[in-house]
Amino acid sequence: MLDIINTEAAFILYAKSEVLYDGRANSTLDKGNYLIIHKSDGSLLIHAKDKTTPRNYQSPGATLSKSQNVIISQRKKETIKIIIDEILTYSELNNWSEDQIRISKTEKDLVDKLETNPVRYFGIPMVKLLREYPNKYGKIDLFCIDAEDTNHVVEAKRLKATVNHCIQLHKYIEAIKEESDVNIIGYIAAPEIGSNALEYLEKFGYKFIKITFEDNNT
Amino acid sequence: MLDIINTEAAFILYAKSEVLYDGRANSTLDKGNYLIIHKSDGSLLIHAKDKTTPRNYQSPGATLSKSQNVIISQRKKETIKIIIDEILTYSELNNWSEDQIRISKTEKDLVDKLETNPVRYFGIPMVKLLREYPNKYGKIDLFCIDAEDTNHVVEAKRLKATVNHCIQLHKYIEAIKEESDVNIIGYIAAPEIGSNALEYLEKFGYKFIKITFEDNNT
DNA sequence: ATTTGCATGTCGACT
DNA sequence: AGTCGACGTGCAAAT
Repeated sequence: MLDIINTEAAFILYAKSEVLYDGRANSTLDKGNYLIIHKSDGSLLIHAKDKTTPRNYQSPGATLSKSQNVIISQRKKETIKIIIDEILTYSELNNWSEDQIRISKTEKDLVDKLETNPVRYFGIPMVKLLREYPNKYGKIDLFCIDAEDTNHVVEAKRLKATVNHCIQLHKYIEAIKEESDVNIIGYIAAPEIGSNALEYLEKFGYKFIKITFEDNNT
Repeated sequence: MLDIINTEAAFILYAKSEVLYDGRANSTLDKGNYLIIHKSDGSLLIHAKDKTTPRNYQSPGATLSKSQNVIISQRKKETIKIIIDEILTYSELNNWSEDQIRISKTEKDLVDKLETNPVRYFGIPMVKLLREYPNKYGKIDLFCIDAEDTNHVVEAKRLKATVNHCIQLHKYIEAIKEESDVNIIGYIAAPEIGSNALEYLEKFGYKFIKITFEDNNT
C-alpha cells in the first residue's frame, strides 16, 4: 500500500494518518491530515495546521521503515509510528541544499564593542581585558582589571537580559571571590533588561550596561 | 512569475531560492534548494537537507506577500525575504488537521507518585503535603512537613536532572530559610541525575530520589 | 501584554 | 558518550 514511499529518500508526504510516539514521553495524535517530512539524515517532522514547532518529530540519526500501512521511525529508545490511512501528496526532494545560515548581530559583536571602547561603557580605562575568562562555573564574557586593581566582570547578552543571566553573573563573581579577596564589580551588558532582572542586579550592587548593535560610531 | 503561489493558502514550496532574515538577529542563507512551508496561521518554515529545526522560520501571526520573484513574510519587527530563482514543486495543503498531541508521562505523574506514597520515597511519613507551594522565586513541586516539623522540599523532573535544576532547588530552600528558621531537607526527584548535578546536591546535603514512570505498583 | 518556567526542547562545543 | 550553555529558542499558563 505504501509502495511509492522510498524510506531511504528525502520526501514530503501529506497524508491522512494517526501518529503514536513513545520515548522520552508518550504521545498520541488523532487521525487527521498531516504533513510528514523525512530528511536523508533520518530526521522526521510531523506538522499540523498551525504552529512553528512540529506535533511530533524525530532527531537526525533515526531510521525509517514501513510495513503494510505503517511507517516507523526508530532512534535509540524513541519510536514514532505513523498509521497511514490515505496518501494525499507524495513528493521526493532531490538536491536539497545543506547550506547553513550565517548570523550577524551576535553576542560576540557586543563584546567587541565593550572591548574596543571600555571608557565609553565603564566610564574608566582598563589595564587588562580578557575574553572568555574561565572560572569554575563557566567563562566570563569579558573580564577587566582597572588601574586600582578592581575587577570588572561582564556578562553580555544579545537579547533582553533575564534573571537567570544575572544569577549566572552572580555565580561567576562568587567563584572569583572564593579564590581571591579583591574588589569586584559585576555588569550585565545587553540591549535591554527585564524589570525583575534589574531588581536582582541592584540587590547585589551590580550594574546594567545598555549596549546595542546599532550605534557603531564612537 | 510567482503566479501560482497563493499567499493566503497553506502550501509547501520546493524552490531554488535565497533567504534573508532580519529581526532579533540578522541572517543570510545562500541560494540553494529549500523546502518552504507556509501555514494558514502565518507561520513560515524554511527547511534544508538536514536537522530537525528549520534554517529560518517565522512565528504564527506573520503575513505573507509577494512581488516579482520575492516572497516576504513580516511579523512585527521581523522580516523574511525569500528570493525565488526557480519553483521545483508547489502544492497547497487542504483540510490540514489542527489536532493537538496528547502527552502522558509528565512531571505531574511523578509528583502524584511522591504524594501518594511518601514513605516509599522519603523513608518516613509526612504530616502535611502541599503541591505547587509558592516561595518568592517560584513554586515548589512538593513541600512536605514531617512529624518532627522538618520541612522537605522536592523539585521533580521528568527527565534527567541537571545542575540548573539543583540550583533552582537551592534557591527555593534559601528563600524559605530567609523567612523562618527551620530544618529543611532538599530533594531532586527524577528518573536520572547527571554527575555534576549529583555533586552539587551532595555539596549542600540535598538528596536524590530516583523515581520512574514504570513501576506504578506499591 | 508581560513574565515565567517547561520542553520528547535542538544544537553545538568541549571533555 | 556525557555535560553544559545558547537559542531569532517556541510555547502555554499565570500574572
